[in-house]
Amino acid sequence: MADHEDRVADFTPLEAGAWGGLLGVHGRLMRLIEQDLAERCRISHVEFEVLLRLSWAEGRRMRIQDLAADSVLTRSGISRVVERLERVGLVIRESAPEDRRGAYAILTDAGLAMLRTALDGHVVLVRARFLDRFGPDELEQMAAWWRRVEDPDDMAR
Amino acid sequence: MADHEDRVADFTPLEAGAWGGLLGVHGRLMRLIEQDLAERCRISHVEFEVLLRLSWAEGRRMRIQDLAADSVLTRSGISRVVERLERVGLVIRESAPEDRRGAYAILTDAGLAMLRTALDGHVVLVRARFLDRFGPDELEQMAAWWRRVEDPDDMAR
DNA sequence: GTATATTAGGTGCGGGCGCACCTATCTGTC
DNA sequence: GACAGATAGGTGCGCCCGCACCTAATATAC
Repeated sequence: MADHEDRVADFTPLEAGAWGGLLGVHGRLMRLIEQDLAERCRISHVEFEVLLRLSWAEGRRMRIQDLAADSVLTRSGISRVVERLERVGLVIRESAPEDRRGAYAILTDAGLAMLRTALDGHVVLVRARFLDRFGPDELEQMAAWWRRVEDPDDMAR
Repeated sequence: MADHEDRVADFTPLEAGAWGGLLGVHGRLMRLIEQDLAERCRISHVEFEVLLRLSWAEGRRMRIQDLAADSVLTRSGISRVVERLERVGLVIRESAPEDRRGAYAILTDAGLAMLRTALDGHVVLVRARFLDRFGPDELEQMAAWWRRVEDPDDMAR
């Protein structure tokens, strides 16, 4: 005996639905996204994200450390991503004049063109598989929830 | 010239808040979770998940393919996870009598004990960093949203 | 000034995992 | 029965990335 009642502490069904659902949705979407970007553009999602953030930046350039902050990768990971992107001509590296330890990653015209192609299909995919399932009010609600998670002080509802 | 207006097609701010927030929250939480499980139990999150699902299963055993389905890993990945868990005595492998191609991964008593330790702290962490920021009604709403994403036919609100 | 601590970026090493492929087995057709 | 195709699980190869560490440069203390 002592075979049943071997249960372990666990999430409640409510918690499991919310947390497990997040994990599941993220996993499935990321798999689709990686596959899509690889097929259409031969780049990974982290590479895509670096290109995108460079396109947003003033002068289409960012310091490596700033790319690493708020990325899923560490500085060493970003360093290698930039190296790969440079090898195929989508970005170039330039030493920073104001701090000669540092370096900029700069989006090339080829990189911008590639990003446009990548982003077009990417937006279609993410909308079809995720965003279009929600109304504007719901998207706003969701964004507010994420902000609540990010900011520990924002516990007030 | 032709320097500005080099913008690319992109998500709306509303969409970026919802989709980017999901990516950010997932990334940050996963980093914390991986770190926590590694420090306290020397296991990764995928290893933890395999132990957890085995503990749920009838007879604390599952086929490798069933573990792979609804996992973030492929069959080969699961195969290696089970190999690692077997090497440290948390699971054992057993050939399936009803289909001699197949194999079961079976949670050992040591595996169950480890899972209890891992899960206790894990639940505390996920609640503190995520679940406790929402009320029961909100958790229910969130779970419903994830179901809506998973099921393409469930587009009706 | 010099000495020390900190920081930016890069790299050798090791581990994890997907892809393609292998073997063994099961299933279906004849 | 024989045989083709599908399926379960495992594995060699290659890629990716975190960790620890390195070098060069900057910031701080004295």
